[in-house]
Amino acid sequence: MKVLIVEDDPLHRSYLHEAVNAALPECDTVIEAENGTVGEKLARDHKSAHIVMDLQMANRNGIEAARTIWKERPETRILFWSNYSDEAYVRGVSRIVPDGAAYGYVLKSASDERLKLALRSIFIESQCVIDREVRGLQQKSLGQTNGFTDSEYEILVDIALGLTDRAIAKRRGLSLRSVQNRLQQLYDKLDVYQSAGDDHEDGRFNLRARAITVAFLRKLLNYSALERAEAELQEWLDGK
Amino acid sequence: MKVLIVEDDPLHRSYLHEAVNAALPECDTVIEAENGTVGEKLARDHKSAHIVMDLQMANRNGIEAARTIWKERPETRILFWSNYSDEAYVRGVSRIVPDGAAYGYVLKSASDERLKLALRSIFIESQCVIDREVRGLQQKSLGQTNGFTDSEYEILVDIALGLTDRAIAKRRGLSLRSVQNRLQQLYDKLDVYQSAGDDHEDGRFNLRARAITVAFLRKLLNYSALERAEAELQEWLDGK
DNA sequence: CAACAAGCTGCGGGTTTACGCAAGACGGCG
DNA sequence: CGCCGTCTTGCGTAAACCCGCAGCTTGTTG
Repeated sequence: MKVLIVEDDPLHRSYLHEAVNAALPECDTVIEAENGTVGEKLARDHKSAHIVMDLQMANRNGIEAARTIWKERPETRILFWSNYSDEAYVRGVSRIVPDGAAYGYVLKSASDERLKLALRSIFIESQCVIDREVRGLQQKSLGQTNGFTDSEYEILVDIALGLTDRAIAKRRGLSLRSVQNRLQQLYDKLDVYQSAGDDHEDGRFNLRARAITVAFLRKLLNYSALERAEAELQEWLDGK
Repeated sequence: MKVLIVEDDPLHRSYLHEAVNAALPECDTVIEAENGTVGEKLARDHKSAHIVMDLQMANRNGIEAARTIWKERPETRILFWSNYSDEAYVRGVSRIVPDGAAYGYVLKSASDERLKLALRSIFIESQCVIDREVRGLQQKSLGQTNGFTDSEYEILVDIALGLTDRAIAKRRGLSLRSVQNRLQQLYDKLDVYQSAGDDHEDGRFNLRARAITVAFLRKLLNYSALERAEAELQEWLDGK
């Protein structure tokens, strides 16, 4: 059995290497990649079936890399090992995981023990292992309670990219008014009014900009999500 | 000599510990803190004069911690050790460093050798050591070329917070029109038009929102900068 | 099938933005 | 002092945004 490690940080990389050796005696080869681009290449060359991947990497982030890898070989098992459990990451991951694929999401703050367990469960038993904390987010975001619909999330991304209402309408195939309806929904859920209204005439916020910031502070958006969205936008613009 | 290490990640923490021991034989005690809050407390209790500090920490980020520490004892020597060289961080740091204080900014990607050199230079020789890459940003941001004025940065933060033009005017003691002038300057420098104009009528952007995103993508803003700005805003709001 | 909730759409109007134009204010500099 | 560049401010306008109201299309449920 071969395992591919994709991780930015040299310290974390060697830690992972050790952890893999300890948890998986049946693993005879461990390969390392120091960023997403190299990771993709090595995965392709070695036809890797077992990958441990960091999410936040400078060169090419984990989600991008995982997407292309899964596109080529959907049965690949990937364990995401991340510092954060931002909703933006969780959403990003669950959007790209192929049907029935075994994968995992473990936080870097987890114990050695938990990491090893996750490694065995995913790579040997083909089970999904999602960190408790991450799991919580997932439920909330899929169940409607306090969570954001896909369409709400979509429009959030669109205004974050800086599109006008009209542009959004065109892009999503909606009328102007519908876009604005969704915006109102979004503002509602993000509680943009509350902080705005409390202080009569002056204290008002620019709802659109405020929504973006609140989303950031709540980790609904983060850098990598923006980056991906921006890339998609450019693609769309080029395709007329 | 005593050294205090403030760092989130256990792996990095122990790496730092070793590096300090190796670089500074004259150091007899090393203390560790795993987040900003604890860091502040330990610094106070031990009257630490030598600190190595991570910038990005979940609980209370390095800039906040450094600020309160420096407020209490401005002659404290702090070496910032960070993964990133976002302009937002660089700006944040240089805003809080007291006159004449010895400090340093080294990237985590730097070699062992460079880290050790920096430790000695700052703690023993009282010299400032700024990573080359960071230095570049600093020059650019202070010199006018391609960089952002303080007033431009200020207004960037304000719209990022979601303030209306009117609110900004009140907060900064300017007229409405002046605020809008600065906004135009900002839009100019951020190149918000270019990407907007290329594609006739539809492709236009919402300048305000677009500016925020572009600033994010260019690392002029990041989470921690937003967080700080938001805290300041709340303070201002409370002070009516 | 009737009833009802949820989402899309057009209309209309009040507010905020973006920005050209032009008149002061302030600070160097020859 | 007079000239010039930078910064501020007011006025005015076209566009974009926020949103209440009301008519339509769906899908769901009793």
